Amino acid sequence: MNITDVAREAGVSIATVSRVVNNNDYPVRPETRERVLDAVRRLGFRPNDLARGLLQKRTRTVGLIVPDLANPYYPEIARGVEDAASAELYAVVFCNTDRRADKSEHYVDTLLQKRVDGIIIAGGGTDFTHASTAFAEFGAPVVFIGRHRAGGHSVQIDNVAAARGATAHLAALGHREIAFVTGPLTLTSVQDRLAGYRAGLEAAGLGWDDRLVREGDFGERSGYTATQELLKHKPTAIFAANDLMGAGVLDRLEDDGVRVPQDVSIVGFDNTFLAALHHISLTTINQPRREMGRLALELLLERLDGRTAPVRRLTEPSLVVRDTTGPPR
Amino acid sequence: MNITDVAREAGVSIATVSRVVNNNDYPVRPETRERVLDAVRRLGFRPNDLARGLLQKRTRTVGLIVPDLANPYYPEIARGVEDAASAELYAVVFCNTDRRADKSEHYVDTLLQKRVDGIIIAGGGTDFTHASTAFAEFGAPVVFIGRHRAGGHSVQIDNVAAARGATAHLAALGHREIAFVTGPLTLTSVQDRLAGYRAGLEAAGLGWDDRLVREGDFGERSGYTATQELLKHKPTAIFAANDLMGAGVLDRLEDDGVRVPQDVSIVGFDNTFLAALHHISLTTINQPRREMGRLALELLLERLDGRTAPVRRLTEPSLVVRDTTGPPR
DNA sequence: CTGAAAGCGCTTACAG
DNA sequence: CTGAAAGCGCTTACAG
Repeated sequence: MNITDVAREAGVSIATVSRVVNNNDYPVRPETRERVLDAVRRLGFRPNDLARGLLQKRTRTVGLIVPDLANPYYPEIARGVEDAASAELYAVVFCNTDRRADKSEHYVDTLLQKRVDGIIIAGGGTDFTHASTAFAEFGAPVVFIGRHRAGGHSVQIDNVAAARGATAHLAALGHREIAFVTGPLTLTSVQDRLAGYRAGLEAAGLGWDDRLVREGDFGERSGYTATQELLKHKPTAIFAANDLMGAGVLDRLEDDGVRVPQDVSIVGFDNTFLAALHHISLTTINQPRREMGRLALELLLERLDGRTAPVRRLTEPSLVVRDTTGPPR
Repeated sequence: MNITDVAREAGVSIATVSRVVNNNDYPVRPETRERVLDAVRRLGFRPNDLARGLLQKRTRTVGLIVPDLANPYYPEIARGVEDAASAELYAVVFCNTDRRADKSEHYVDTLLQKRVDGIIIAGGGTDFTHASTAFAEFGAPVVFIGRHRAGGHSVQIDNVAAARGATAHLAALGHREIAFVTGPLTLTSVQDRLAGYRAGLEAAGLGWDDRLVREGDFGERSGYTATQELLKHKPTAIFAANDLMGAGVLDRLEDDGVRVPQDVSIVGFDNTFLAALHHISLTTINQPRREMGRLALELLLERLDGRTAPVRRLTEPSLVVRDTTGPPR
């Protein structure tokens, strides 16, 4: 069942069917249009997007590459991308790399062969210069979320401002011994958060203390173990570079009988699902992830036709105060 | 840059290029093959899947429709589908319906126009007979996850056995007043869980007590409010039809100073991310969601060519005992 | 082993 | 306002 069948059924040429189905401003006599629409309905005709894409050189499809959709950080981003895409009549193909180079390359190949109109790459940790070059050759734009890469478009929050804000919040409550559990220091976003933490300390007239900084790996367990060591140096507040580690910090404190926030305050980062759980109720930094996904998709579509200089869009972080922060004793 | 360019570069016909690129067992002289592969590399040629799909009548793409990827139940399913798909060189287009009929229809249209080879629909609550018929017309299979629908392929856990097992676990610990917070009773999976709960009570020689059963909506809040009422009837254990409500139950008990599991035990359902959090550490029923996604994709691919009777695949639930269950006082 | 040619299902100048 | 025809980039009988 194709356009030829519809044309025969309606007694017109396939050109006319095409014009009616595409519903552009091309002039078609009202009666003819009706006849075609009737045939379309009777036959349940749906134009083949493959044929269309072949001709028009665009597929109304974009790729979304994430490290791992099962990580609670990514689903909101995916939703944002997908929401915006479907509003623009685009479809989204998604891919999980598990941060493995071989998988990334496999997906880049797949997406390229499918001639997606562009791709969005969320999350850091893997090298995507390969992808950027390959897509550039095809004239398809690439937008990164949560990382900035020289020469690429990107959407991310202002990590420096966010971490500065979290630190300032704690300082304003009266804390002077503020510890920080970082994420993997190879990530630019983590480096930025560390810089923001440092800036926050300075702004509050507090000194930097190496012993109060521990590198984590974004896993709950690493927040737990980092806290074990940090407790030796008696911080009154612990800032974790993501919520999951924040939950680990909370765990360790409760296991030790340290009350939160009376004895020690905690601030997380991301405002994922888990921070909002009544049981954890973690004060945290909100990253508008759905918004970021949406922005990335829009940025992508704007770049579809036209080589433009790299655009870097910063979104606004905001502090969400819940039950894990209060003044020190 | 297309197959013609490669053919010119290698000094052969496009037919030969096609044969080499597709690397099937069609005989090509080794030197010729080399010459073509060189040209492919030099030019960075990637065959256009649109043209291929148009000819071969298959796109190596499947659709995945979920209510809401941001709901922690779905990402694992999505990963399972995607993992299996990429292993089979398939791509996955994903769609969120928010359980809205208009969105569902929009996606069904989109996927049909893209000529996906089949679709997987996860989650209940919306009517998809429309989709089933439309896809049937195109000869594309549909597989449901987590719901059984007369006439469709499906993958789900044995909800009856799962709920029976949870109830048996509590009864074995010595509980005799076991309450149940259901999900929306319109869902067949919830009806099955209720049946399993009833069967579990009977098997343990316990009677049914209407006052110990409350309908929830799968939200954390509804677990909280249901518990408020249930407490009047002094249950020693509360079984919730999903983890999120289980967390709500836990909340309410803690707010009332009821100790878990010393005073009241709790069992959740799904074994989502949140049940594993150290803080919640909820005894729950594991649904092998990633496995279910994988199974669904495989079931789909097996049905690609060939109308077969509906296949219903049941996966094995398992009890994950954590810290919210123990003997009654 | 290799190539010329038809054709997948559309869109879009071009002609009328 | 309508249609005939070319062409998007491939695969695949068919012929040699």
